[in-house]
Amino acid sequence: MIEESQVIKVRHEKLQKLKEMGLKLYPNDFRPKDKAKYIKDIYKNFTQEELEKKEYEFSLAGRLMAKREMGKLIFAHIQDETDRIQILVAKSEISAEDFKFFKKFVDIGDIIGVKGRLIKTKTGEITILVKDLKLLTKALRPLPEKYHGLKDTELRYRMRYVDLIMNPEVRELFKTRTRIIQYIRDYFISEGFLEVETPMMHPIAGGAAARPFITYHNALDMNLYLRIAPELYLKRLIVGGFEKVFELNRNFRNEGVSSRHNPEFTMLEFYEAYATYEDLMKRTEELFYSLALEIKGSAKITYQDYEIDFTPPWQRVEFLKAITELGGVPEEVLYNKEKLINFAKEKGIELNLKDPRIGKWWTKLFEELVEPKLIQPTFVIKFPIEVSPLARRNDENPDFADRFELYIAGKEVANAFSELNDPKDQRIRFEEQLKLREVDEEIPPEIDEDFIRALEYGMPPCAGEGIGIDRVVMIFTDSPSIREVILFPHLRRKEDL
RNA sequence: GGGCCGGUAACUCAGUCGGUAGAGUAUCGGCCUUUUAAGCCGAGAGUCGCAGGUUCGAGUCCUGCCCGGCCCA
Repeated sequence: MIEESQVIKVRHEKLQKLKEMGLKLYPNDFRPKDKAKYIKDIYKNFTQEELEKKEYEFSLAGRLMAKREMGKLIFAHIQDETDRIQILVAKSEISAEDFKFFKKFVDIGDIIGVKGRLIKTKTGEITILVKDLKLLTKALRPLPEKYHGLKDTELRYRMRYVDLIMNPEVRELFKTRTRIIQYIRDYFISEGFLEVETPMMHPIAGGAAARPFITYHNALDMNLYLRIAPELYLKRLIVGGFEKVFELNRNFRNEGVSSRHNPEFTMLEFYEAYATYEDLMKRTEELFYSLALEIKGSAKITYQDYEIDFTPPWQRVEFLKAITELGGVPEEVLYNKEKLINFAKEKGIELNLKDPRIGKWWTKLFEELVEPKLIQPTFVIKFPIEVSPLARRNDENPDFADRFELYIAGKEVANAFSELNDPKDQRIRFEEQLKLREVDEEIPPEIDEDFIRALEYGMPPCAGEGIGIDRVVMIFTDSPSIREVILFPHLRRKEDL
C-alpha cells in the first residue's frame, strides 16, 4: 500500500522516474573497500597538502544521513556500520548529470556508494570529495528528524531498525550485549564446558515454576510447551556422561511484560559434575569480575544511582537472616503462621494463604522486603527445601537446600544449587509438589517420569546454575528496562502504525 | 489488576479561558563553491489515538475503549 503521506508519495514518484530513466534500481555491484571510522582514525591528523599527495581512491557505502546544498557544492554525511563521514559532491568534480542526479534524486535515508579522494575542509573535517557516486537503495520512507532523532519509546521498540539507524548509542548497546554473551560463552568453553542444544519444545514444561506457552504438533497430535528452563535436559546429559555442559539460549514464560520481564528471555544454564554450589559461587565471582574488567575495564561499574563493585569475595547472607535482619521481620513472626499473616497484612504484602508452604510465604516477604536492598553482588544462601524441589538437601539441616541466589542492583541475576541426584527423594519432592498444583498453577501438572528414570541410572554429584543474561546486560549497559537490551521486545499488536 | 502521565503533520514538539490547527526538521520550487542542527525567499502537508456525550461551537470539558511509559501490587 502506498501511504497517504506527501513525503512518502514523492519518494515513490522519484523511484518511478528513475525506473523510467532506465536506471537499475537495486544494484548489488558496488564493493566498498573502506569504512568511515577507519578513514577518520587514520587520516584525521593529515594536512590538506598531505592528503592531496595521496592517490588512493577511497570507496565507501552507507546511508545518507544529512544533505546540505550550497549551490555548486553539496555537503552530506554517509553512515556505515562504523561511523559517519562527510562527503562533498562538487559540480566541478563530477559530471553535470551526476551532480543533478545527486541533487534531485538522492534523498536522506538512501543507501549510496561513493568513490573519491580525501580532502580536509576549512573546519578541518576529513571529507570524501566524490568523483563517482551510485544509488544503491532508494529509501521510500523519510528518516526521523535529524536533531532529535527517534525518541518515542513505543516507536523505537516497534521499529527498532529506525532506532538503530538514528541512535548510535543503541547500536553500541547491542554490540555490548553481543560482547557480553561472547565473553561468557568463551569463558565456559575455555573452562572445558561443552555447549549443547536441548529441546525448546517440551512435552512437560519442567525445571522451573512458571506458566508455559502451549503449542501444538500436528503430525504427532500432541501439545508441546515452549521450555521454561532447560534444566531437566541438561541434567540428563550429566547422567549421559558429559561432565561439564552449558546452554545459552532462550526460555519462554507466559507472564506479563514489565521493565524486568519479557516473555522470552535469554538464560545461561551450566552444570558441573563433582562440584558443589560452593564451587559455583567462586566460579560466579570469577566470571562476573573478569566480565566487568573485559566490558567496562574496571571491577566497579555504575548502574543507575549505584556503584557496584564486583571484586571478590562477595557478601553471603542466609535466606532467613536476610528476612529478619535486612527485611526487618521479627524472628518470632517468622515461624508463627498467624503472626506472619498479620505482619504481611500490615506491610501490605499479599500472601497466598491457600498455599500451606511457609517457605513460599517467606519467599514473598523476601521479594518484597529484601530484594530491593541487595545492591552489591550478594549470595543469598540456605533456601527452604520446599521452594527448592530440584536442589540437594543440606547434609546438616535437611529442611534447607544447598542453594544460592545471586542478587545485584536489587535484581535476581542467578540461581544455583548442588543438584538433587537421589531419584527416590526427587520423586517424593515432585509428588509433594503435585499435591499443591491446585493452589499454585506454576507447578508442572505432571511428573517428568523420564527425568526420574534418568536419575535412576545414576547422576554423578554435581551443581548447576542459571544466569539471567538480559539482566546481566541491563546491569552492564546501565539500562533501566529489559526492553532496552532486547532488540525486538514484545509489545501488543498494533495494525495502524 | 490499581494509580499517575502521554498519544496533535513522516519526526521532535507547542496549542492559553472551549472560538478558523501551529513551529522546527523533512518534502517541493528558487538563490548560494567550505557547509556541518548551514543560511535566505516561497509553497504544500493533519482521522488532533478511537467511539460516544455536553455545547451554538471540542485538540481543549465528561464517559468508555485502544496503545505506550512510569510507579505500585
